[in-house]
Amino acid sequence: MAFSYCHSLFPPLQPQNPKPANFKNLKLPRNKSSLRSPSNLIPWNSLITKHRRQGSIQAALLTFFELRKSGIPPDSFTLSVLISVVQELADISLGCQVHALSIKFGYWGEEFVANSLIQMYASFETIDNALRVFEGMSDSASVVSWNSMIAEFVSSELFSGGLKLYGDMQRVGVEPTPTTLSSVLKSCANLKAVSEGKQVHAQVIVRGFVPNEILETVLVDFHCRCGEVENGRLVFNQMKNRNVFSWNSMIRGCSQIGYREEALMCFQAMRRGGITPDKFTYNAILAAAATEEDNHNLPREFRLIHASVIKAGLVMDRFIGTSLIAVYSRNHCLREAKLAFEDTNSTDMAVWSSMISATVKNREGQEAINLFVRMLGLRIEPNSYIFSSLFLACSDLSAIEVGKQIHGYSFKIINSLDSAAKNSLMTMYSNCGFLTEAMTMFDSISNPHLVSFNSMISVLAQHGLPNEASKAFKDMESFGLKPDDITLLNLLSAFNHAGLVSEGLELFASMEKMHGVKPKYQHYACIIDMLARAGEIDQAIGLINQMPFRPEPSLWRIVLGACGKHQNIGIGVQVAEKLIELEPHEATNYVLIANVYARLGRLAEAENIRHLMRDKGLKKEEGLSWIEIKRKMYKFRVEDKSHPQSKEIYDKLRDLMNKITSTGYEPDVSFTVHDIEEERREESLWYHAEKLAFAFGVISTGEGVKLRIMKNLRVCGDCHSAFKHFSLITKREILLKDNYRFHHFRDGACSCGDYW
DNA sequence: ATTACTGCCC
Repeated sequence: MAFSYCHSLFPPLQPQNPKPANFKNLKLPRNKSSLRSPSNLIPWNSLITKHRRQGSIQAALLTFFELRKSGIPPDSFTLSVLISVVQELADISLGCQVHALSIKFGYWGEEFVANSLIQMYASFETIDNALRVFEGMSDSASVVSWNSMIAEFVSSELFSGGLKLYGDMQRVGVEPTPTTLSSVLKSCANLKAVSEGKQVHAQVIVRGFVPNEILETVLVDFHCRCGEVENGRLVFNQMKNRNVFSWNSMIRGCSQIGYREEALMCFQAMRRGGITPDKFTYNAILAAAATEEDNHNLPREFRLIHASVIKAGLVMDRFIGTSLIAVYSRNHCLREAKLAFEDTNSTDMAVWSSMISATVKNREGQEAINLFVRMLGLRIEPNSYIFSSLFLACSDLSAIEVGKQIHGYSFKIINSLDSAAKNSLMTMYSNCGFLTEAMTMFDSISNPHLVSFNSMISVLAQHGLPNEASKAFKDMESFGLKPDDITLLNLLSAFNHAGLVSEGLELFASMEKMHGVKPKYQHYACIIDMLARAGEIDQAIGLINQMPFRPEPSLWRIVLGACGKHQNIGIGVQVAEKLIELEPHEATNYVLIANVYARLGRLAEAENIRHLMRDKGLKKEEGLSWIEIKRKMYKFRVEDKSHPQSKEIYDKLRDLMNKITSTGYEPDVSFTVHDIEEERREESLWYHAEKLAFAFGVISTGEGVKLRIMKNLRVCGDCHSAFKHFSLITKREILLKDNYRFHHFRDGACSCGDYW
């Protein structure tokens, strides 16, 4: 708005030789009749001031130009008003010119002129200039100058600089005002400088500055932000008058540390007290809701609050919008989050960023990419945070081609991605089977943090590289970083995947002593998985019974799976009974026990279990495989014939199967479905989804090209064996990602060493 | 005849 004002003020510039606006080439209007020409300065100053007070910035400036033409030199009164006029125009080059005028007429160190200049430069967000003026003031600096300067440090988030300035102010003997102390307290709150802030609190009392609504509000905020809500509450309770600011601070304070009920009670008390909540209030109260994690039944009161937000006409507010998105998203209500998002109708990057991140967290990667495309269509510039979310979306979708495209695009938009985005890229490349690229990405992080190392160790664990994971762990320690629970979990999982039982047990036993991390449920689950898969089923069950957590059914399922692998029917049946009692409607439990029987050749019993399952109307999760060819993802089911090239795919697959049969592949019928006739059993193995995906990959790419295949369930033993042979006869590397780990097939062998 | 400093959201 200020700029359009400038345009009406200044004559059009010469098109060939545009010059910046300045005082010299101004053409003034001719109707001077309205402007008298007083011969002494005071009436001029009064007139300029009057115009400014009335909001007539243009008239104020014009009057000043008239004064210059009259030849009367301006004084400090003129200049201080003029500076505040220019400040409102928000034109930095005009600002520099009035600064120059102040120097020219010798008033640059005068208190009022300098104060105005500091204020002006502060409003232009050029703190260096403000500081230069301030430093030039020497003795003329008043408490207003100090306050302006300290406030400017605080609003530039240079909190310790603000505190330092306050110290200087005390040293030169300038007495603080309530304004000073509120800025100082804000610094303390941000720096979590508890004892300094408390000293200031004492000053507030000693100097008799209370009651003062602003100062008390800052005090509430200070105590809450330093984690001492009770102290904040104390200040709040002693306040004579509470306005919307003070209530907001109190509600915010409660919600920030998860006092959800307290926050709600404040909210209600506030409304009872006749104070209308504003957008800050709603935001604070929604933040309280957002802190609740995994609350599948979003409390009714928050739907009511959303209703109030709509009624108050605040749905378009970007802060409210992001809060609503966060609340719904965390509670797995993505549909509602999307509605709140559409209600904002916003082009604000942060709003889009929250929505994209919400979709990714709810595992709707494709939707995240759709949103991104829509966002680009609106010419909203993505930031590093959005890119990070998108990389995770691609990781989740295993969509490497799209991921690379977005990675490439990010170079065009952003100079360098932050380390969070690089961590996401690492995960993406790894998850899509590009281990080398993931490691390169790690190396490109100039100052890797804990999260970067954690991601790297997790990547190495998933790819079955325990030695490399241990090395990364040691590198991390030599970087001076202390491992957290995630680091240790990832390292345990590296040992688990590789079957390094004694290393795993050793690390598990030393977690608390060596690294000060108490094993959590996940650590126990990892070790139990490791023991069970290694055949130490009794030991695994022993640990389940003695761990300080209640085992989830999924833990028993791990044991049951291991019983199948190690053909332990005795424990298998016991565990299956327990599981079916706990979760009578979970199909996997029936499938697992049926597999235990099948592996032992007890096909009739296996069949009975499957019938039982079918009678209950339960269906096992369908096995699916994906392969990405030329930026398109192709999905296959078992015996899938939906692909247009289906005939070619089946021909190729039959050809491949016949070839590997002659190189020593033997079908393992224990992996077949058991309700089909004996003679069809072998053949049904041929058309498992991952084999179809592989055959499609072979006919769709050139010779020797590495193929990457994804699967939603764990790879079956027969496919694992077939893929080893495939890698040999097609001379291709094959990467198969199942829901547990990566298998790199090459020259007839798999990276997992057949241990998975 | 003059300037101006403070509180609550992603």
